[in-house]
Amino acid sequence: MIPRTDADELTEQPRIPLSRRRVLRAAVRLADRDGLDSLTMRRLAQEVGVEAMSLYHHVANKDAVFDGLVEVVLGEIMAAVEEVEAPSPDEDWQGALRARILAAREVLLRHRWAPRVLETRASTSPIFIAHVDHIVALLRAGGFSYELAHRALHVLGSRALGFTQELFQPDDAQSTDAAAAAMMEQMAEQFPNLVGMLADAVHDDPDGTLGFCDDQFEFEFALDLILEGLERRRTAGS
Amino acid sequence: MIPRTDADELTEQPRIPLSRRRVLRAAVRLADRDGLDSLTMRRLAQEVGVEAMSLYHHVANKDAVFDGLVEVVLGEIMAAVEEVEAPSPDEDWQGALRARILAAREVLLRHRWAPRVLETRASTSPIFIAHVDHIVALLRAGGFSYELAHRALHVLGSRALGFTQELFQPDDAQSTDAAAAAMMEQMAEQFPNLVGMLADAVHDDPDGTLGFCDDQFEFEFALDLILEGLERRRTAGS
DNA sequence: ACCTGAACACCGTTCAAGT
DNA sequence: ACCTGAACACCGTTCAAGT
Repeated sequence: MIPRTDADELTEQPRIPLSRRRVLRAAVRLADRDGLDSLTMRRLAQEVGVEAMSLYHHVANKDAVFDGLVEVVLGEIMAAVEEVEAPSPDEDWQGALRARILAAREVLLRHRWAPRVLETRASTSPIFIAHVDHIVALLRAGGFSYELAHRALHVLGSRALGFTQELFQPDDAQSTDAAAAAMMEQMAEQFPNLVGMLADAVHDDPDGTLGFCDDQFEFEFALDLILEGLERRRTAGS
Repeated sequence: MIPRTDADELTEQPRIPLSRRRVLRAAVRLADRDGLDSLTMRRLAQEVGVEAMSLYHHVANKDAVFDGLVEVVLGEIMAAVEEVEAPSPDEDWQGALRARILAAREVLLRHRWAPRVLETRASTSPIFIAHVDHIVALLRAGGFSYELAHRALHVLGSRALGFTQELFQPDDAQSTDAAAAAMMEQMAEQFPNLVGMLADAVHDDPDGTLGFCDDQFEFEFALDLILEGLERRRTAGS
């Protein structure tokens, strides 16, 4: 082993200390390069130049690594989406939404593993909820009722956001009216559009033991919209 | 241990021998009950009442189990789709396709793990290809050009079929014109509609080094169709 | 405080051995 | 021919020990 002098200690970058941030960036790099299945704790440790067990001082476990991955990707999506030049939604909601969606898609194309990870854990992320809140605001500015904005989210589904069909599956704890109301109040300030939309949906369906969304109804609404659009293309083409 | 008599041997069902079919049915049962992540070779063996290593006499490895799972689910989808009462596509292609898609959806709702498995391996399955071929036939009967039928498959994407956005990503071996032609000839008899559609797509894009489908183009086509449909709903509602 | 090695309970899979 | 136990190379994770 090469002996260290004091001089070394002063000049040499004294090996950046491990951190959650550094672990997550390495995880993204590894997933991008070798795929999600190659992302093991042992290989991740190797990637940051440390023993596997050291990771556990910065992330609780492997699940937390996936959560971090989601955080990173959603952050990139938000950055891309905010940078994009888009028309004002008051004048051209279609152009505004289109630009946002295409920008989000570009990020996902850079991280092919992302949809698989987002699908299972995006919907609880504040960043993701903020993104959806923003889309609802955009649709409202474009003249959508809350109800149609709600439908629109389902139709766009995984396509729009790159993932996750089931946005608001309330878990059991939140499916009681009281809990839902409490949650909504808490979120109202941060996500006014989303909360408005949910309040509207609850209002329309007061015996909402089914939860906010009737999946079958939403599926058929989206399907019919698509079939109708195709029929229009067909008659236009012939 | 209870001694066996010859009488036992005659009356007793002598423990059904293990078979690929029995292994796969157990795999479906296990995935339905405990989720896909609980499907391990060791637990699967336990489910059929055997040691883990015995499975390998009936399936090559775990990957082959997943392939079998896809086979089973696609079989159920085909059965459901064939049973469904639907209008004739010549008279009402929308109704015909709608009925098929909703029938397929019902199967997928019974197997919540299915989309995740289908996404990665459905597109190479003959059953799946036959399903797509049938949809193309239906669209053609409804008056679609091959080109629009092709677009329609992309728009419906995972929604229609319950999964898989990328239907025809040709691997490198098939991306040469010669190989593609050979494959198409081989498939022409079995899947005439699909092959007709692909031939048409190749014809339109003779310098097809990009492969059959331009993902970005298809994505934007679908997105615009959806945005337009939403705009129509919006103006209708106000 | 941060990092580590040994260890544990799990994987998928191979192989030689049993019937 | 079909089934099995021991073994191997991998996992995620715990824990006691190092600095």
